[in-house]
Amino acid sequence: MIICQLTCIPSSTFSYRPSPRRLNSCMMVGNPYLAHLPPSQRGAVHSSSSSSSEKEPLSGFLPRKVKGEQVRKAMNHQLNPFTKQPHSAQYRRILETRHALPVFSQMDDFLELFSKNQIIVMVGETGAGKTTQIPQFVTYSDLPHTKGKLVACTQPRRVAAMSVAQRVADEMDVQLGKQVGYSVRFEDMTESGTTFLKYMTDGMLLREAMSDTELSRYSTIILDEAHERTLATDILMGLLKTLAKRRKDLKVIVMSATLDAVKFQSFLSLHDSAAGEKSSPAPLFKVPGRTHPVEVFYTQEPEPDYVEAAIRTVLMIHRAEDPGDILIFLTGEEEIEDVCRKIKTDADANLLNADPSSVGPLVCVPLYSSLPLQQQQRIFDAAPKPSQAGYPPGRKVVVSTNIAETSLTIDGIVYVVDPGFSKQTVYNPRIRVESSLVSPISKASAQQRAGRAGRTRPGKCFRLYTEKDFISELEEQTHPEILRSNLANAVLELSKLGIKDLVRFDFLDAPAPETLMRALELLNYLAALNDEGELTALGGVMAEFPLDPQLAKMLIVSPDFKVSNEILTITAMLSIPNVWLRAPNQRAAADQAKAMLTVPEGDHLTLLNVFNNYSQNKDDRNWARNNFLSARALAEAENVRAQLLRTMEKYDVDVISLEDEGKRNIGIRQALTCGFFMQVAHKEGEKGSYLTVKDNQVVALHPSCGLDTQPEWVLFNEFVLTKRPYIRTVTEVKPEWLLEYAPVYFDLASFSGGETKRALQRVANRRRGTSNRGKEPRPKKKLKK
DNA sequence: GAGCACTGC
Repeated sequence: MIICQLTCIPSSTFSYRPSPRRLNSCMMVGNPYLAHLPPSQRGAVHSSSSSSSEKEPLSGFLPRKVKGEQVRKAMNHQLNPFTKQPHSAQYRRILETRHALPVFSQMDDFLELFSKNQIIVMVGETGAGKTTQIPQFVTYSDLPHTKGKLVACTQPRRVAAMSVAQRVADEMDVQLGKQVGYSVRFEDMTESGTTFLKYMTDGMLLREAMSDTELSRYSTIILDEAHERTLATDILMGLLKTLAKRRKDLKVIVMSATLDAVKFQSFLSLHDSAAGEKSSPAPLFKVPGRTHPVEVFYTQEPEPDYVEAAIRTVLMIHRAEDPGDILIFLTGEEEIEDVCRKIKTDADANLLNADPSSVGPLVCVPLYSSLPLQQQQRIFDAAPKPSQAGYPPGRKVVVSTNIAETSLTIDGIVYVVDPGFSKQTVYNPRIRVESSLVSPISKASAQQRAGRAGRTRPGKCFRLYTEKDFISELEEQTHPEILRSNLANAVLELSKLGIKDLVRFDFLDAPAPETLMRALELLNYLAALNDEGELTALGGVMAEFPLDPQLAKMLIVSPDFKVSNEILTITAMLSIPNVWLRAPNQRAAADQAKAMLTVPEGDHLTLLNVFNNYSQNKDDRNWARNNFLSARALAEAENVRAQLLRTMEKYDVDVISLEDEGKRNIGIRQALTCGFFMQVAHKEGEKGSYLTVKDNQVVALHPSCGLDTQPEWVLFNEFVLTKRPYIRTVTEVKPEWLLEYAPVYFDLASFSGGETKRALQRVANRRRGTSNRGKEPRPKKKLKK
């Protein structure tokens, strides 16, 4: 029994207590939260007569010198200072609940710090209200609308940017998209000249920086959730540090949830230590969180099989613990579906059948990103009812990937089971391969998972590892993305941002030199950077596309082959998650449907065929489902395609097509070669094994590959390292094209010996005999759309 | 003969 092996470590880090200084007994009101506030604030909420008589709610406000007292008065004014309309009843109701937020009682301190400093680091645990309140405080002090500027607040995820913007619009009593808006990919909910508080994804702000490196539209920029260390936030932090030195009028706030604040503080020190100035860290503003305490348990011994241990723990909780839902963290789809099945069987067999009067029913819900949205929604269903009146209530068990750690919040979770693993991307710059590996999580991640148990009431977290391992084996923080990924895209973006010397760019964590070198090398081969590492005209246009450099290159050169209309579709299809559905009980039918859409010359052509068929069958709502395709992914491909088309039009990349199918397919494969010549494999021997060019990795065609033969030369979109190394999404190419379209990369002098080199040599020799026949330009034809 | 941790532009 696992319960005997657990050690109890009560956690005190999650509860919020107001500081004694702020407790004042003189005025009790109905709302118990108000007792936490200083009298000035409580007074402001309930007596509006003095301030309402003034006509102008913001009279006497000096930008960036505003005091808390003034803001509270304005918030309580009869008129909304930004719309000049009377505040609604809803506004007043929300305002009252805002007073309960820990951050609200620290408004005075925050505004003072904001007035005095250009850069602030802010730490607040979950539930402090920093994401909704701090940008509003900033707005009241900075008054961006009076100077035609904006306050921006970045988020790592679209949904967060959109939902927080809606909430803040409600809190400020304005219509979403007017004074308060958001900007995410495919959707700009702002109004030029009206919006002054904008929530946006970090990637979106980075894109804006590429066209305006001064970010001159913004008076204050807030980077929220900085502890997540997304690639975009990391790059922005480096940019803003430099920019703040040039733009003294720009204020920067970096907000983070965990205690890596010291790192941000010293990074964002404004003084120039190189100039001999004494460096002093950026000031820290700290807000306590407001979640419930979570008791943490560890196992006494390491668990040899975490999947089995997780199932055992869930059944133990179900038997022995009070009502409340359970959240288990596992690493992937297969594991999750497997565990769901096993829990269901065990629970039915051992618990319910044995004694339905002592143990309630149990329902198991899987959760991962590729699950159709409708099935994802099941995590919000209520727990099952007792099997009959008077019997114990049922319990819901959510079995989830990391998606429940940050992206999705499930209320009602009281128990968390944490085996301590997740799948993480690891980048190997030597062979330019990103792969997904099951790895131990970090302490920060473990804490985040535990916190998921304390959102609605005190909870418990069962860690399926020892406390000793937690302390000594787990890393403090998850390695930031910038240290784990292929940086080709980031390097192109930085070049576009005017960063010439990447090695000396001020990164919070500098990437491995080899990763940077690999990125520079790739961009140089693609002719996005010249031999001096400077951005070329082509590279400048490539950076404008929200695509990996290979895809951008292929798209931009595709008009030369008269197939840009098709390449546009293929690019969109390669930018979205897998479209093929293959439910375990319908594999045969799914494979059959796929075979109907397969083009034997290559998987890229199959993707094109899928999208074209989808477009032609738009009036049939069941088309995607009937063909075992993801309607969500196809709709996204349509969105991406439309966005790319707009960018093509903006930069005069013609959209053209060839009528003859045979010529068209050859043109498509040639254009593919121009982008992906570095991802080519050559067949070695007869057993269907391939060797990647230059990297010399032995790979096999992925079983999902639709080629009907095993061509000598193939180009692949993806190298996946699972049970074996596979290449996925594969199309046949001709070796002549490699020599013609990528002569630098396929310079035979740069090859070590081997069958690949000999094969290329034969082709080169053959070509030499015929190469004096020049290429004739073909007339351009514009597609009418 | 096998997947797809998760974001983002």
